Amino acid sequence: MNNLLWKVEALKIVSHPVRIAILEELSKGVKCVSDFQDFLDIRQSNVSQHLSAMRHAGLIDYFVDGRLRCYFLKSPLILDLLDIFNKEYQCELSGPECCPVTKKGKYPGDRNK
Amino acid sequence: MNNLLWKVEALKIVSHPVRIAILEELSKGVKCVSDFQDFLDIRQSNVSQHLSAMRHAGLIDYFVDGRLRCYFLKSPLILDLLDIFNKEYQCELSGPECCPVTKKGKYPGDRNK
DNA sequence: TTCATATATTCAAATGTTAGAATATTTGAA
DNA sequence: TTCAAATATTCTAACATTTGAATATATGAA
Repeated sequence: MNNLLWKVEALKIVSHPVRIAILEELSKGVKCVSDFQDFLDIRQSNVSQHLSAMRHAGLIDYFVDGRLRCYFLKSPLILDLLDIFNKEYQCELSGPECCPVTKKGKYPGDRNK
Repeated sequence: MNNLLWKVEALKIVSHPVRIAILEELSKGVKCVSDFQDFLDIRQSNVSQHLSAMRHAGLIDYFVDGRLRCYFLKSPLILDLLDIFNKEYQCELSGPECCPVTKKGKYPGDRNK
């Protein structure tokens, strides 16, 4: 659960507006498939496809309740990802100091961007 | 810089093992292109392609120093993402309570997974 | 038992991503 | 001025993702 490739895979799955919306909803509580259709403007089969992909990636899971499938968040990684989506990023990182040392050597030349 | 789609785009770009490796290195300091080739087993043109993609997404930038391009991290979002990659995720999230309420109603039926 | 509801699966077309090969550009040094 | 080093760009084949359409499955109710 902690190797790099697993996380890359998780990120890739999450990198989709619809799936972010689904996960955001799930972070508020359990939802069944048709609940999502209320606020996602996509077909039912597509909702299922997205849910299925995220479930196979281990990000979410469901339990069966009557004819409903009640989905819930499973991976704690998702909460940290959603934090990023809810965070305000104001400014850029400060650039490097003048004349940084790279493997190739130190370059005192002009720092002309 | 804070809308959903921009972040989705950033995530998508980052969801690649090589790019994660590049960003991880950049988080330690400025690097020029050939520095990356020392630990990435891919061709030079491909390194450039990855760097270019991340630069166009606003994640990194460079300054010119002689014939080198010294790359550095630009988006603070990357630091938070790298934190996720360096964090240990042990257990799964606790499942939902019994009989959750979804839009469709409350289902007291068996919770058979 | 049939039926409708809730959801999943399969298929295929459209579209996007990846990485190698070849080539171009830029710059400092000789 | 040429040359080599450092890096970027373009093109393209292979591959992956996305979504709609159609269809399948499972379950509770009548």
